[in-house]
Amino acid sequence: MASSGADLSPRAREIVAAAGELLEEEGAEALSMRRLAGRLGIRAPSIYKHVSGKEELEAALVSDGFEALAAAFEEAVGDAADPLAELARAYRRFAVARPHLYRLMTERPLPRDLLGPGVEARAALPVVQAAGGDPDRARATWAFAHGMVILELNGRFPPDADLDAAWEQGVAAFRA
Amino acid sequence: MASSGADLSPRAREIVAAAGELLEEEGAEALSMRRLAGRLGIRAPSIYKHVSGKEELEAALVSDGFEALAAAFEEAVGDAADPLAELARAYRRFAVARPHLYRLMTERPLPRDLLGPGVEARAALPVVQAAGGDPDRARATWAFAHGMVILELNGRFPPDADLDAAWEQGVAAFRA
DNA sequence: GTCTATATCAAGATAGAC
DNA sequence: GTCTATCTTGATATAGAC
Repeated sequence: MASSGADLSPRAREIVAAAGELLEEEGAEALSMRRLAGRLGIRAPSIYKHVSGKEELEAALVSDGFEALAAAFEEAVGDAADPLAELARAYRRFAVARPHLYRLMTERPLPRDLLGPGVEARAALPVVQAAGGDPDRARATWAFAHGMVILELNGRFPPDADLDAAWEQGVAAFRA
Repeated sequence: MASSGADLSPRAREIVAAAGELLEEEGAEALSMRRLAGRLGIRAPSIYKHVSGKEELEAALVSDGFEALAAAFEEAVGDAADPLAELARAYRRFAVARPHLYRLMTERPLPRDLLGPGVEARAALPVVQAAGGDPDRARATWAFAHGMVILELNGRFPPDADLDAAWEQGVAAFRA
């Protein structure tokens, strides 16, 4: 059995928490064992006594990220009149608030065996429901939202682009 | 005036060509001045006599990429009955054929002053036309396509996902 | 047009003492 | 639980000789 985010020692959880702050404040390249140790007031090799390596560290961050996203989705949907629009808003808000965590969650294959059980499915559920239960439609909707978010984070839209308007066009297309 | 891909010396163009092969065969991390020199049978410092640095090198690759994508779009559209579907197919084909170049073209802000004049607009034009001339709708459509492509390249869809079906759902949504 | 030598920096990780 | 010392690897880039 692989460790799954929840079963870390208290000291390891402190380290993961510090890693999350470092990641968001200074970006992914800054998330090195050395820098992380510096933030904790210890030396890099000491980290390995609590966490197996960088992979486990990042998997814990991703797992926590899915839980946060799922919670945001569940709150956004509530009894909304237009669930799809609310989910889109919540998704964009999550990504813009934690851009580096968002990248970590989407830019490589998920280390599914290192995540807390069910976190991926829990985050996906509201989207599938908003897509009328059709998983293909749900994936297309997710792709649109991810594309909008990541192109915005990457600074790839032209400077004069009206992103709110583009979001509306996409949400309208997938709602119809 | 910044150099714009076309105005490189012959030797510099050879270097850019080798960089393109290296990029696609071994990935973005493999595209280092050392590795590139190795492929050319010279030493890394010699490259700097022909190209100002890595930034100019990558900008030349991106500029060439836009020209190739624009050409693929123009051929795909032709007199197609369903231009949007054909553009989507061409886009995915381009990205899957040259995944590392595609990443280079989308994962950071465009170095617009280092690109050949008009290459970005030329590639965008067929998409805007297929979106009925609405730039917001065109951006939403692009975001969907980019999301599909990059999530596929990143290995982020679940193993059992039917990507062809998801593409169809998205194209249908934006065609309506 | 290419070379050697070098500067500078940073990464992940391990061994073994305390 | 943390330390020092170290290994191994790699990056971009410059100076100056040939």
